[in-house]
Amino acid sequence: MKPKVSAKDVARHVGVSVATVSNVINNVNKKVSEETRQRVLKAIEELHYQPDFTARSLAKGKSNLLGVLLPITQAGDDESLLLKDNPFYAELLSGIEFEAGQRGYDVIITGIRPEQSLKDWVRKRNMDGVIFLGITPEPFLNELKALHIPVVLMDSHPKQGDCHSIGHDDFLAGKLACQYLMARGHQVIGFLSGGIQTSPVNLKRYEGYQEALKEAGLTSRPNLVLEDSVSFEGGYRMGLRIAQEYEKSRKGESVTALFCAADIVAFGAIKALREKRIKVPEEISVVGFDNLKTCDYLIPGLTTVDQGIYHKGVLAAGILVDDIEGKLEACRHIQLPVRIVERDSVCPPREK
Amino acid sequence: MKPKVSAKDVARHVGVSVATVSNVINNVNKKVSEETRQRVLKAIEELHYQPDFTARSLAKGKSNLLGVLLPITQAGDDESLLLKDNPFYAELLSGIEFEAGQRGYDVIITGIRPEQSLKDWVRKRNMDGVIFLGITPEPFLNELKALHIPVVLMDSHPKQGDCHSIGHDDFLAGKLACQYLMARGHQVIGFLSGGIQTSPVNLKRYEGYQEALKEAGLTSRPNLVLEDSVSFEGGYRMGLRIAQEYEKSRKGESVTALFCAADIVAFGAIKALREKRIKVPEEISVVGFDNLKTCDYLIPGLTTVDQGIYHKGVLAAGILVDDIEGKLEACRHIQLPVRIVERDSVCPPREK
DNA sequence: TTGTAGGCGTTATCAT
DNA sequence: ATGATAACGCCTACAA
Repeated sequence: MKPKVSAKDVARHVGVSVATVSNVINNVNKKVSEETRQRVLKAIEELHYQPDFTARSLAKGKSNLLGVLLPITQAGDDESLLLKDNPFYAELLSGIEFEAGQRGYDVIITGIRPEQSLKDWVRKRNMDGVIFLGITPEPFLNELKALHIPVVLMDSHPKQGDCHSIGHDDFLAGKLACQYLMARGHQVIGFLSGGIQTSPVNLKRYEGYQEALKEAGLTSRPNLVLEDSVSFEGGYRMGLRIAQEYEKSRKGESVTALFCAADIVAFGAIKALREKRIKVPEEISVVGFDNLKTCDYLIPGLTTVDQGIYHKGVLAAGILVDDIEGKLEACRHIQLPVRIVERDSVCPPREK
Repeated sequence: MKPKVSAKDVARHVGVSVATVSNVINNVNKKVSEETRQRVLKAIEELHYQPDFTARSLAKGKSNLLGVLLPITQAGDDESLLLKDNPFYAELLSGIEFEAGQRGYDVIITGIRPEQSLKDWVRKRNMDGVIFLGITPEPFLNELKALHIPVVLMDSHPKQGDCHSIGHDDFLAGKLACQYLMARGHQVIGFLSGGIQTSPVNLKRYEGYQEALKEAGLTSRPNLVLEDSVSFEGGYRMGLRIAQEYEKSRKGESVTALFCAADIVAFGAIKALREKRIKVPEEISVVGFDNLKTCDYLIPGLTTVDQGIYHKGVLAAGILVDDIEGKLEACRHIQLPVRIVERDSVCPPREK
């Protein structure tokens, strides 16, 4: 176990002080003569010196660590990261990691666990900033603000206060999806999502969906607006209920299309419909939301609302680092554009 | 920006020395009288004191940080984590995070990027141990060994030397999958995977597949053994080639089943087959490998070889922490059991 | 331009 | 049982 080489070793090797070594590393090129600078650099190379971030963190009060907070499965379960159940988080995390790496930061992840104080997690590692994925519990957020650490909220209500937020115009997106369906002749359109009142994102999408119907002189049917958990299983359960509605409805009055506020929900719903022998898209068309890679895997491919997940992750990390490094004046509230990605889960309605 | 409370503050508040505070925190209950112990604990509570892991790392030479190294997309691409393309890594990472959290460690992730020295990444943060997901580049591995840090290799060749490894008996698994297909009447079975010679895992599965055929008195056809990247796209390309073979083969001699060495490959292959109007499973049955959640999303559901991904992650983190804490005598090489999970992508072959 | 010295928050050693 | 104090490796005034 050879002891790791420290700045002191480098200093001794060159015949200068540790301060000089430190200056070479930090002060881009001020304060140190070009000659000694080169000698120090050479020694660093030769000795394979690598500054210790732990010590540096302590001295500078800056860790170059970005905390990413991931939602976990609802209680009752084994309490694992939702990361494993919804590809959405993996894509996002991937984008975050990429940008963070580019800018010299490391990413550390954890689940948003209720019992444990999140603030402590952030404090004990002196994290420079954190990114919340998914819904952020209000109390945690307040804890964080007290720490005066840059925070980026993904997909939450824009008005969450003095943190950055990045999402999209969910109202518009919901409207867009619904209009897409109507443009293809659908009039009876169901809406499937997670809790509408508990999630501003779902609410906005719901309102957009409602608005689109209204503008077209249509109304939504309460029994076609379903809420359950944002998961495959939730989607499956809702799909089953839709299947029931479909079966018992009369000719010309049945659902012909579904707008699901998350791809993962659409996956579950489609599975349920198909098990009930209802054809997608021939009998019921489906539009999802997210544009996960998985949409391509399904047959038929899922037509959905793209929100550039990966890029969103990149952006989030970028903003966070910008703020950390003092390059930002005020809080940024970004609304990313969305667009419909057409695949094969939508077709014109057919008489029952 | 209130300055964070340190051990010194606690000490002053109680009227003892920092050493005593430290002792209360670390030495379970030795060396400190029960009375002062309680007083210190009370102060910690009142002041919301939280030990600083950064400082602790420096002093103890232990960071309580676990590094997880994730493969990245092949060069040429935007060089992002494979995490975003294959749900496999998300499930694994989720398991790792869970167990790490339970045992008081934090997880820090990064892509295995060629240019950057991995060793430096590990050293600069004083990581206590690392877990490699996917294929591990040999040079990196050697760099790591020189650091004398516990390493867990996932799904690599068991003989990688003095690191822990965790995988399964891929030979048996391959054989199992192939036998499953043969038991349902298939005789002409294709094999789709990533590089067979470049990945011991694929090689073993391939050999198992060969062995099963051989034992049944069958032989594999070279034009049905395909290699491409382990990705949806790779699977898609191979599926296209299989479709070609299928079309040009004569009655009674065509492929009737495929064994894909990864679910993600199976997804791509199925997509290609279906686009070429070949029905799965009626015309070609498919067996995958991994048992990703996504297998359930597809229609038909993908019959596959389950390898308990999440649990594997939990185990990996467990072993790593055990080693870090000196609870392990020697290197552990674990072979997890596998089993077939039946869904709907396999049925008896049908005459063309 | 370079070196000295104090400090970042903890732990560990050794007195008391 | 408790307290001083020296590390840990680095940064940053300030002094030379």
